[in-house]
Amino acid sequence: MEKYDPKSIELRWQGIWEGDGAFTTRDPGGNGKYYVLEMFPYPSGKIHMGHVRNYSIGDVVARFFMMKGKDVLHPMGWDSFGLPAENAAIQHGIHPAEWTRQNIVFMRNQLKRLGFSYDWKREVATCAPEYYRWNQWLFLKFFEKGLAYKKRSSVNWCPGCSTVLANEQVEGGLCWRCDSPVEEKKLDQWFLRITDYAEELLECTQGLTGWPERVLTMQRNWIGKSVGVEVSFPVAGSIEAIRIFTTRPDTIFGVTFVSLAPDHPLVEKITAPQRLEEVREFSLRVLSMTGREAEAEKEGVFTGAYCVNPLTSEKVPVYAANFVLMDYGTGAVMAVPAHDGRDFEFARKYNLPVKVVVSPLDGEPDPAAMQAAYVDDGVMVNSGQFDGMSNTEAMEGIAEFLERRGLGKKGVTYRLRDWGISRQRYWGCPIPVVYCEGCGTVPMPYEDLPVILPEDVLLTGKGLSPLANCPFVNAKCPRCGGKARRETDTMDTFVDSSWYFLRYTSPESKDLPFDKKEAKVWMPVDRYIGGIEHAVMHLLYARFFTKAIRDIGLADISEPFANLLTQGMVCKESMKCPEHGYLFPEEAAGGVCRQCGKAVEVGAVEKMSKSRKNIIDPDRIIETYGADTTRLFSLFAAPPEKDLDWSEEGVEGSYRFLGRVWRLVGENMEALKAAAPYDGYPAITGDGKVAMTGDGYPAMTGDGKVAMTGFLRDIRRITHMTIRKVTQDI
RNA sequence: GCCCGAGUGGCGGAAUCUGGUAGACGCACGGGACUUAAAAUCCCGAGUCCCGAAAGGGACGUGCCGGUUCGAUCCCGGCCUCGGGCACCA
Repeated sequence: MEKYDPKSIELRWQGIWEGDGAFTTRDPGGNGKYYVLEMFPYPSGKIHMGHVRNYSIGDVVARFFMMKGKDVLHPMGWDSFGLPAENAAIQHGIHPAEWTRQNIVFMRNQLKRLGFSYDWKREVATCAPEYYRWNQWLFLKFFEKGLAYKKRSSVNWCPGCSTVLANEQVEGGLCWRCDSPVEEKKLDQWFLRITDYAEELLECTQGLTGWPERVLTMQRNWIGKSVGVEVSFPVAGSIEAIRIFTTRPDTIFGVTFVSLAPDHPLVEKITAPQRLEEVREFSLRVLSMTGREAEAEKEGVFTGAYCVNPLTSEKVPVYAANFVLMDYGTGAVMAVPAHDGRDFEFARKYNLPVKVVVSPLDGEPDPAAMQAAYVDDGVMVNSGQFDGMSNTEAMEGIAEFLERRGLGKKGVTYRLRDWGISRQRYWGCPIPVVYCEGCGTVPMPYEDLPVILPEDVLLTGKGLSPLANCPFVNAKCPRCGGKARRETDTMDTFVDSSWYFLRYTSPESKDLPFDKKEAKVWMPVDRYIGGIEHAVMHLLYARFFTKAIRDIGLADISEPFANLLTQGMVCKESMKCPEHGYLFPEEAAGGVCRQCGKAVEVGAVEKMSKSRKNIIDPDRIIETYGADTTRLFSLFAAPPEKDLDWSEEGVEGSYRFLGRVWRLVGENMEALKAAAPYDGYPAITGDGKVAMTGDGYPAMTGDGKVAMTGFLRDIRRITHMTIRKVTQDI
């Protein structure tokens, strides 16, 4: 018998699959469709173990449903715009397009060598004009519907690299590349109005029963809906009024001051002239702080202005305070020190009065002696006609009272902000807009798409958008034919990945981003598999796009992913040499540093990452043990949702297991070849008699058929139990 | 601080949804077979403690405390620990 030789077996079958088009998608027939999708990779250079795990899980699902007779859509592609390509260009002098192309070729071969059941005919790459022209098309549709707009807003600015950074590229207030403190800078930016869909995005989480609860929780928290009341506090001696939002209308009687965000427009208007200098100084100082520093102690300055509590007619001072955020709610808050922790801290610091209006049942606290705000439920006190009510009743009562008098109205506020998609980078999808001297902001006509990203661009990593310095910027206004300047920012790459699952349903579509009929056939994705790190951003954006695309009339689904599986990370202990720092596994063979021979310190088991050098190259494992062992181990070693601890011994165990299967089949090859397909009855031997079963003789059932007994029955039972178990698990 | 999730042998983990022989499978470990020897492979053993020369037998065991039940790793309540997410959100 031949030895188990994974390489020759795998290459032979991979060749046969490819030759037969075994994984080419069929049009769904009577058995129904199944769309299984794994999050497509960024083509960074090589496949890593996280990819192997992700795609092995997906392959199991795909093959399972293929074997059940479903028509399966199982595509793969490349999230191929992004900053690493630009960094490679700057560091190695290779063009981002070429670097990306080479990486895709290499990684595609790696995936093929792993034997995954992808329909490569449907491959997409987001950096291809045939793909990103539809990004631009969707952008124009969004623009028409008012879902895309431009406004001035703050961005993370790194003075060291003189470039804008994404939020993910700011680590602890510092630039991820050069460690410069990140500054806030105001720039004109394009936004997508995701907040229009806040309520629906929240509401629909109820129906996503196939999603992990924690992902839904994270999305709900991110959307952050608050129900409350918007109330106006007129400014004393002025026609202005301060609009505040509160979720605690029951505590309005306890307001002892009002706080404004330092950049609230009213600050300038109402501050007393003699305090103006101090207030401006404070605002400037607070606003120049970065995210991390701003978490410092609560601080504020008195504006010299007073406003009037609409319920009590009391005059209360107005402060500018560092903990009030302009871009949440109305940028102004009423302060109730007795019942809000932040206001309490602030009031104690500046000796402001504390007024109790909700009393615990065991007695009203003394404001002077309180150590902390009382934030729980209780009975209303010092609140006029509402005294004696429970505060939960008063909440509703006061809200209605204010509405009747026209002093306020019930309202809802979300934490979710609109999605800023402008990136001052080269390697991304151009935003299809020009600025005409005469006509202003003009969208490109649909028939002029795509706006092609030019190839001859000088990349230095300095300055604003690289596209601003090349002929690309000069355009003709599509409306008046006059001179115009092209938009030089590109789109956030999350835009690319917000609809790629729709493109897979008809990757050749020439007239629309995707074919409506095909999308109707295949969507939604029945099982979506990827890392938990995308729990909020990508998955929320994709949900938003699906709803917006529905409202454009292109699709009739509201949610893209029926079931979501978030797989755990692949982890391994790190190795550290006292002299040479982190070591790759092969540099620490035998527990000593290969360079200096010092004993290696074994670190904690953590996510595989290049910086800790605790990585395993899938190629090496495939070369040594074969793709099947690599895949088997990454499935077997831990449940899909949980982290997987890498273990070379475990890999060997998987390899031995496959060796045993190979021998078991090989040694019984003759018997297996002779066996007839199983028809549910005991085997008939060559002479036409019923074969002997484990315990001697076959038994007869009531209808005269031969029943299965003993050993045979056990085998059949185990077979069926296994089928049931596998079906349930998958 | 708030919100999720998880705690089972030396290790990764089964069983938990649907309460009914806890510890499947794998790793590591020990013993044996094969071999001149080794590798590879195969077989056997093993939760912990106690009694016994052995065959066997007994007690205790799923983070801790309590509840429901004939019966709880599983259901309920309270705590502890670890992991993750969010965090001045008014």
